[in-house]
Amino acid sequence: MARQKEFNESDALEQAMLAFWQHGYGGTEIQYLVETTGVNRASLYGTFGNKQHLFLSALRRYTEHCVSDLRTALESGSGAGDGIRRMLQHFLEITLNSERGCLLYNTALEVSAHDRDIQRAVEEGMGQIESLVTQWVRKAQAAGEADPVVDPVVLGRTLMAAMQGIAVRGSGGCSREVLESIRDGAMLGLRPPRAN
Amino acid sequence: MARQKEFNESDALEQAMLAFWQHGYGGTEIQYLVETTGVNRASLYGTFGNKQHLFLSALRRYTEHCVSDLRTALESGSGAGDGIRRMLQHFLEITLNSERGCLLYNTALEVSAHDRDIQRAVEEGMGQIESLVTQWVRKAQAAGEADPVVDPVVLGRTLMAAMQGIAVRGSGGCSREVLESIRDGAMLGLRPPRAN
DNA sequence: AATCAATTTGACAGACCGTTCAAGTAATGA
DNA sequence: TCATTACTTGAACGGTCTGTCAAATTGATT
Repeated sequence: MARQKEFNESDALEQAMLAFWQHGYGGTEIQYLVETTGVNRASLYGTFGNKQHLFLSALRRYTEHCVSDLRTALESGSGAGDGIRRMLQHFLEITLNSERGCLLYNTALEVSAHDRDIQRAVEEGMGQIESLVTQWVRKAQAAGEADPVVDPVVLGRTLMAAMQGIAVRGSGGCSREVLESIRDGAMLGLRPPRAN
Repeated sequence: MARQKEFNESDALEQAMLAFWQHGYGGTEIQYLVETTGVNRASLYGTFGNKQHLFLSALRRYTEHCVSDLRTALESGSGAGDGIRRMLQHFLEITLNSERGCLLYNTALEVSAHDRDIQRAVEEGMGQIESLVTQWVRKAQAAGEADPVVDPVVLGRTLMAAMQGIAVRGSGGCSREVLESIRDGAMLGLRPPRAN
């Protein structure tokens, strides 16, 4: 064997992920990544390939975090329905406080249309979130907290649309009230047709 | 007076709008605008200022088209509820066929976070769409086609979230079925709690 | 016809960005 | 101890992008 890396590859990827999250793909310069990761330019290339490759790795890392965060929020509720509400609330707060929305959604609109590889990674991430949310919709249906007649996948995708709406409107710089409306509307959409 | 312009300012703006719509703000090079509009570089700058300024004009032009298109779709329905469904369907088809979604939503996620002026224009456009959609929600409520108890603004924003979800998922490269789910989920969310 | 003002034109400046390279350095195994 | 191998470093390259400029062109007005 030979000399070993002086930097932690995982830590560097984490920093890169945060950078892409904050500034987007096109808006993140390699020089900025060099500075925030503390890893030299050529080492970055040697380890992660090129910018697109590094971004793909960062996007996958983000997806892990995202799914994990959403699951934590879902599990924090007193029931499945409450968990879903908390997930929306969590996403709302993230959007308002960080002003950087969701890397998956940002990427979908920024680069997905012009890069097939990235598009695939985005769709893969979306699928993971969809599975998670749909799982909780089924729980809510079983608990009588969501319309049991409707296809849970439809409800799951609609909840995701609410989060995407929160991300888009939030990036547009709207008020908290707008985002809360979307949250409330999504929860209303879940409810059984005869309850309430 | 002196020499007059050889190009139609409005036509050039229209072409620029299409270019930005297709390739995004960062992805649209001035050189490309020169080629598609047929207007020389310096004339472009002389007429529209700089890239950001031209983009703002294009974005406002887009907003006009967008609001007009959505209103046409809304009015094409047999009733307010049907109109809303047609609007969602129209947006869904645009997304699937053109693969360029909505310039307002794209812009919100691509540049709004890093440019206050553009952010303002985006929020302005969003507000216009919101007013239009909310207006139709009120009609649907009056016609018994939407839950009359819920704040129409909440329902309007939720419908917009559905369109934003369609745009985001669509850009991610999902199947038609996913988008139809979002459409259906949004229509379900409208319905009165005791109907159906 | 001569004058004047605005537009058009092609070229260019200045900056930036992703990527590569050659030279130096350090850790491993013989 | 020495050779090997991989990592680090800083500089530099090629390309591209936005924005500008001076000269040429054009058409309305005097």
